[in-house]
Amino acid sequence: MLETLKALAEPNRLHIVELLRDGPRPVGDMVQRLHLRQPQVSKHLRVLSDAGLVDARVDAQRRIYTLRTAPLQQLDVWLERYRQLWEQNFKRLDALLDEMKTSHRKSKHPKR
Amino acid sequence: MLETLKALAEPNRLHIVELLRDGPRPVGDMVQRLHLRQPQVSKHLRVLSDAGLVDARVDAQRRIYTLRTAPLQQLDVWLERYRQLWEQNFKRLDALLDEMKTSHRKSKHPKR
DNA sequence: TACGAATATGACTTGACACGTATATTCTCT
DNA sequence: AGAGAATATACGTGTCAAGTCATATTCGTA
Repeated sequence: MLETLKALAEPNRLHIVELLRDGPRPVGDMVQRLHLRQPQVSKHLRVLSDAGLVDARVDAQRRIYTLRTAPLQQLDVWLERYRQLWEQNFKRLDALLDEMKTSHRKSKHPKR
Repeated sequence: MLETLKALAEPNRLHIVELLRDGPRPVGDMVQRLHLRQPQVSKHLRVLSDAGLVDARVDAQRRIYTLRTAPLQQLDVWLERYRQLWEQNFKRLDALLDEMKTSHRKSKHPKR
C-alpha cells in the first residue's frame, strides 16, 4: 500500500503508469515519449517493478513492460473505507437541500 | 493528484489521515498516538493542508483538524480509468474458465 | 499582568532519491 | 567471432524532505 503510493508519487513514474495503461511497451518506446535518458527510465521501472506495479517480458534484447493492476486494486479497496465518508456527506447535503426547499414552500426557517 | 499522492506517500502522514477518518482531532491527540514530536506532527499537517487533505478549525489554543475528502474523490476518479482494466481481465478469466469447462465436457482442447 | 498550555515556525543536520555519465550484460545479425 | 542494439547497473553529485531542538505566537486562567 505505502510502497504503491511511494512508487506513484513521482511524476515520471506516474507518467509511465499512464503510458502502460494503453498497453505493454518496450523501454525504448518510453524513453522517447518521456523526456528522460534510458538509465533513468530503467531505474524508475525497477522501482515500479519492486512495487509490483509492472511486469517485464523478455523479447530478444528488449524487455516489454506490462502494467499489473493488483496494487491499484488494493488502492481501490483502501479508498473504499473513505468513499463512505463522502457519500455520507452527499446524503447530508441532500437532506439539507430538501429541508431548504420544504421550509421555502412552508415559509419556515430551516432548523439546526 | 500528484500532490495528493506525494502527501499520502509518507507513513506518518498516511497514519494521520487514517486517524482523521474516525473524526476530527486536535494536534495534541495525534502527537500522543503517533510516536512523533509535536513540531513534526504540525509540519506533516502543513503538508496535508497544502494538499487540501485536511482543514483546521480554531478552538482557543487548539486547532482541530478535519479530513477533507475532495482529493480522495479525485484519486477515486483517477482510479476509475484503471478499474476498467482489471474488470476486463475478470471477463477474460471468466471466458477462459467457461471455455475450460466446455472443452472438458466436450473432451476438446481449448483453442488459442 | 504573569504564566502555562497548545501549536506553529525557523535553523540545522542527515538521509534518501532523482539525475547524469560511464560501463556491464545480453541478444541479433553478418 | 565481432559489431552494434537494447537494457540494466555502479558510482558520484546535488537537491529536497524528515527529524530534532529552540523559539515565537496565541489564548485561557490565576
